[in-house]
Amino acid sequence: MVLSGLSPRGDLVRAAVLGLLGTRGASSRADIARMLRVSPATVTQTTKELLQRELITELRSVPSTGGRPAILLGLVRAAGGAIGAKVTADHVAIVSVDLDGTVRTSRSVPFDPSAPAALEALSGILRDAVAAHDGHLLGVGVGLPGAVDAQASGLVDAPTLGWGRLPVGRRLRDALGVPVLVDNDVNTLAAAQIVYGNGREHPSFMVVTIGLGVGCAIVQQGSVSRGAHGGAGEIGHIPVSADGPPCGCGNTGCLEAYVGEAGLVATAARTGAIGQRGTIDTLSRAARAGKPAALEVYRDAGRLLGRTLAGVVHTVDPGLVVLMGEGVRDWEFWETGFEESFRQRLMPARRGIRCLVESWTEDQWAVGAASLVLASPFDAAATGAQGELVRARLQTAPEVDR
Amino acid sequence: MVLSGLSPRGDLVRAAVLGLLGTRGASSRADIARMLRVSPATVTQTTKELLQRELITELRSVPSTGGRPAILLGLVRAAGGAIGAKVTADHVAIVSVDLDGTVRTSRSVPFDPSAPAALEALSGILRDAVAAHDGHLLGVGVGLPGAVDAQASGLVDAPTLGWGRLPVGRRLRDALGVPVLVDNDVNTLAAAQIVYGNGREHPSFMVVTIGLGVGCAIVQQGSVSRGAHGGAGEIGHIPVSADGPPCGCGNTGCLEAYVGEAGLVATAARTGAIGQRGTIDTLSRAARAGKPAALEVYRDAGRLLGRTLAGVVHTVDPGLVVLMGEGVRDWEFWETGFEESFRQRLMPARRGIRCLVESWTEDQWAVGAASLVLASPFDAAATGAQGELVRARLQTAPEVDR
DNA sequence: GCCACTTTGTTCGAGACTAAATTTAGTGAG
DNA sequence: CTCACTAAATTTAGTCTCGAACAAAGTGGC
Repeated sequence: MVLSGLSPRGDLVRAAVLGLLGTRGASSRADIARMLRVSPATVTQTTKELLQRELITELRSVPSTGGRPAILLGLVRAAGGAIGAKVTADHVAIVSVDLDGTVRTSRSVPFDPSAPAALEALSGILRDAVAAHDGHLLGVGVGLPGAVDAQASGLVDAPTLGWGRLPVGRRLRDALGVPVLVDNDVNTLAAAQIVYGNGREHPSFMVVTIGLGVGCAIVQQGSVSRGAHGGAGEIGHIPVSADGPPCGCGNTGCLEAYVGEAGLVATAARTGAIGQRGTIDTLSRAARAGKPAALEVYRDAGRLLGRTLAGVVHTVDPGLVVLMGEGVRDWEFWETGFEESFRQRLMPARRGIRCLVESWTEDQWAVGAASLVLASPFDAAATGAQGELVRARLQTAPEVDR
Repeated sequence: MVLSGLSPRGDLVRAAVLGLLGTRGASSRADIARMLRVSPATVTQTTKELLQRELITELRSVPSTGGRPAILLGLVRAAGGAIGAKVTADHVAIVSVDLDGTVRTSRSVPFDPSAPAALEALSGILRDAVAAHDGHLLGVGVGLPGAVDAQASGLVDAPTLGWGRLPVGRRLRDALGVPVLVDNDVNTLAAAQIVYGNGREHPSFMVVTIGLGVGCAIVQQGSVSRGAHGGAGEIGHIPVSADGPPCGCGNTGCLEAYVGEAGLVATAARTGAIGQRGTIDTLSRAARAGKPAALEVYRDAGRLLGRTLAGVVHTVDPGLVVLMGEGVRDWEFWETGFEESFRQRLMPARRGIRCLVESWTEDQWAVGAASLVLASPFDAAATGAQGELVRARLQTAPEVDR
């Protein structure tokens, strides 16, 4: 039993102010106080110090709305950027982003996670990215398809990569010399939503990804819910039928085995929607061409996803569901089946829940990973020691690094 | 976006020390510091004040274990008790408990939630209980089968009671004049587990109840996860089949429709395990008598529950599952089906999760509700203004009330 | 121009908590 | 008995944040 609501805060507010000005742009002191839920007095104190240290500056005043006009505060210079990397079974996608989330560079490097020295290879790839990064680097965020036990250890269980209890966090930290935050890939998307996306209006929501697999991140009260071993949100392995196709996890009848990429393709091949050697792209094109059998594959997948997600919504009670992942590009084909099944299966009280489909770009996974770093100024509890390092770096003068 | 990890703590520690000494019994300052995760300095300060105010006292020293011997601190007198009430569709169960969880009185009053003045009737019942309470009363906890939007408003949605957006919390507060905490009934069981039960060792766990319905409470990092509208944990309405029996929620094929009490009885009647006018007790007796058809009903229910819970475990990643509710009395009959199905459906990484079956007594629901009050000294964030009132009352000298 | 009102931002004092150093009170080895 | 060691408790000198009162800088009605 821990006294919740009581945790060491360090100088969280200082970092949060800088983070807020970076991610949201110029804001008044009163706005900062409201957004961070701290008292105006604290903001005055904090900004006074940051002004003295010339990390922030007073910009123009904004016209009054009936009271004293607000003075906008802004960062003196780019307070820093972050590197984000998404690890997959065959490549690592890397982006370098600014504090406001704009992507500066984006690239992809082949990667074999099953190689004996995979971790060394990953270190190397990231070391290059760190070296190539221009400007003040706050840290590196890494997202991967698996459970990350605790941020402190960065211990990773990722069956699809063939990684079991691999101390990814610690090893990368040792190799890179900058703060490294590691988390489940879907959780990183949620972190991005918290800082830049729908999380700004919704304290509790869910991110659901469709693509190779099916994933989910649960955000409660503004922070990502990780479960006892960092494995929360594994909805891809919810059993949806008594028997069913085999799944990569070793069981049969998992949701993912039906509506994950491989499952879709297998179903499509079986029903003749695509040929025996067809791929997800073949299926997508067939659907786009209006081929009924292909449309039916997606519609069935939508139904099954809808039914299962209804159960997850009942369990978690999110205020919003955000759909992401490669698969949403074909969402129009999932949608009819999904909506029909999802809404119908929800309890009446939940039936009105909003489902938002985000447009998807290739580097979104990596941007999410970078958001892990950019979100850490706002989340003292979750990010642990590495987050503290990020917060410390946020306050060091950028020019020192240049 | 809120600065998590930063919340007003008020005078949390003082109340938490009193709460800890009440719920755990005498402890040394060092123990208190470790358990509450505050610094020893704080405990020294806090206890000094509480000693001066004669709320606590130094008991004996315990033998040294190689260092300075610890001095046990204890409450000077019973710091107070709480009243817990569980509201059901036909009665209200009420207990009065001491700070250490011992039940002092326990009774049950008929109640009709669908009556026009149901809330007034409930107020009256509780007013009587408050009047009858002997000693210092910290507050009243109320558990009911439904979603409680926010502790602040105490706005209740409880379809099985026929209550929709009913301001139970506010109305009871106005009527009773003592702090009133309202929550979902399963959440109250979780609160009890946090303070007295398995939550002491597990920061993240799940309580699953079987009985009239099927419920679930999710505890993450030591506090109950309530979702966006206080409706988290409604696993009874997870759809488990494409069609299926109708459920009270209006849908068909909900888990509860199969393994809730009514579902079990209906299945049993259909398969001939019991007669057409049989009840859950008939079924239970038939199983106890070894009647194969009855055993099969339970086994099937266990299988379905196991399969569904596997999905919930994948979603939530709890460190432990605690099974409670009236239904666990017959758990021996569920067990074979459950274990087989649950373990098999779990991902290999989760397969080792512990499932604990708590023994069940009739007043446990009400004791849970009372725990809501007794847990509030430890949980600043969740309990809001009412929790603050409880903490304040904890520090007022009991004799003033007598 | 004056006054009521609104909103922003500041000052000040106080409270809660902490880290670090220190004191206290024991154990156990020689 | 003395000395090294350990763990508990305390003291000290802070840091962080807040509430409350107040000052500042506008709007809008008259």
